[in-house]
Amino acid sequence: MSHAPTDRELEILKVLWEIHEGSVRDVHVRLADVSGLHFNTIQTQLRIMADKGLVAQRRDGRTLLYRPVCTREQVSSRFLQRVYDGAVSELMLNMLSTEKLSDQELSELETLIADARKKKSRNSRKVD
Amino acid sequence: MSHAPTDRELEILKVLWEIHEGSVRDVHVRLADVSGLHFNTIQTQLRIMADKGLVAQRRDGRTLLYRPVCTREQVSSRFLQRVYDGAVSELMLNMLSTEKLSDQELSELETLIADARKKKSRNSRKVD
DNA sequence: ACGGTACACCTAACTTATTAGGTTAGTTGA
DNA sequence: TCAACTAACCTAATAAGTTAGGTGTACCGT
Repeated sequence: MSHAPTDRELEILKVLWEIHEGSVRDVHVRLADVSGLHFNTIQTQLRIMADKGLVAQRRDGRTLLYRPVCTREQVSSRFLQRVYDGAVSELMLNMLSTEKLSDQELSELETLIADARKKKSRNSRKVD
Repeated sequence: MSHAPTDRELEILKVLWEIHEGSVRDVHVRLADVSGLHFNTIQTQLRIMADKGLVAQRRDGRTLLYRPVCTREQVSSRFLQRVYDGAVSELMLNMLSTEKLSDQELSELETLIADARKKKSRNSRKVD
């Protein structure tokens, strides 16, 4: 996917990330209450997104099923690159100062990083 | 700024974040080599961005100086909200698995979080 | 069989983003 | 003073995003 998803496309992608695969209807019911968008609007969007390669299309009888090709990781990676030139710690620093994080959330983050370090050292031992 | 910056606007904002304040020329010279954009293109963009409230305008003699109103923190916060519904640890998890981080970077992150926790416990002692 | 429903497909209106040409008017150095 | 430069301002063409109406057809319940 050379194209970055637009705001609306992201909304649709989020649904697909959640349900993994679904019809236009599936996406629409999950979006209609919040967005009030017409069924056909979602349908057109999904077609365009398929053209762009953001989602993949598959037939199941008469209806088309869509699944995400563009992942949340890719979107995040692109964001990190575009806004921070790839500097994770810069992003983290901003998150820590901007978002209100509880002690619990902070220690959760610490655990995540500690785990990542452990995994990394295990791998490097294997590689070296 | 109710509007989210577009890709091109972000490029311009990045320059302004770096130089804090600058004329159209200042932005243009820093973007021309990479993007090949015309001077007037940047000028028009900055005018539009001023209309949107993404940047502020100030006169210095004959030339207009622009400075960012929309911050990198705000852009990041919006991203976190839009893509992760505000879940920092989810974002972090993806960053840790997607981005190639050195041991040094990982321990840097740990330090950042440890500092944030210390600062937080100091504050809560004051508040309570 | 047939009327209602649900879907794909086609089309287009409308909006916003992106880009840069042309015009005018201060500013400056020769 | 005047030619070259530089800037703002005006304008518009093109591209991309967003939205939904219409049409045709398969499917399903009665």
